[in-house]
Amino acid sequence: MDETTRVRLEARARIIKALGHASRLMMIDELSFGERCVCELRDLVGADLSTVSKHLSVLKNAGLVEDEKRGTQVFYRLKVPCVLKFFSCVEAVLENQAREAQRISR
Amino acid sequence: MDETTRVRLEARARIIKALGHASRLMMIDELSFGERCVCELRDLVGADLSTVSKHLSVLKNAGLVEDEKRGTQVFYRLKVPCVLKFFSCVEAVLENQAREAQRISR
DNA sequence: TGGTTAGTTGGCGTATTCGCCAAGTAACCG
DNA sequence: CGGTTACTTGGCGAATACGCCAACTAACCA
Repeated sequence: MDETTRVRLEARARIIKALGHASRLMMIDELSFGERCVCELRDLVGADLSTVSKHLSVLKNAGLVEDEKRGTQVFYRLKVPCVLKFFSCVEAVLENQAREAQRISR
Repeated sequence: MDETTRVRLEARARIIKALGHASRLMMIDELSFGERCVCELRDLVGADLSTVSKHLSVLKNAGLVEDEKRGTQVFYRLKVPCVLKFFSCVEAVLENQAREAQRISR
């Protein structure tokens, strides 16, 4: 694996890794309905505000969301709507697994 | 976040996490051209055979690939072709970032 | 100005991930 | 058989990721 390829793949991996956490998936899903402030997302996931803020910075660094400060609140919104397509494929994998589990149990 | 939702999101996250590594992305990409044995993938990524084997078991546990032993070799193949669609979106994110970097430097 | 709400950042303990080596299994070959 | 190739698994040290608390900044409000 040459250097250029490795760098490119690591850039890809960083983006995908940013999506690999239940709370962040939940936030992405919520943001697909429109922008939300950090405190709304905190209520949604039920974690400490600092935890939520750090999750959002992971998503932001990955280039998946963008933020805008308005008054005392910071609103986040989805920057790349296509991430939602990820989920349909992930669901397909899960359904596959469910089908197999069923087949084995029979 | 209720229990059922959390469990479902963690299942999603586990699958996505399996994709969040440069070597595993490289293998997935290679497998999109057809099945490969572990030693071919080892040559591709240039890591220890045991490392590659563990990466493959991560992908297998996530339900993304399946394996078949033939003689002394084990062949892996992509089980869910739609994972390739992930990459087009990831590329879109990267292009977005590149565009922004350019805009900032101007 | 002092207080309150919203958010970010630093730091710490814990948990998970990563990659190698070493040891084991499994199939083939002489 | 014994040897070799192909792979898996256990384990260990190093590096990351997580989640909370505490401390800080920023904007608004009385």
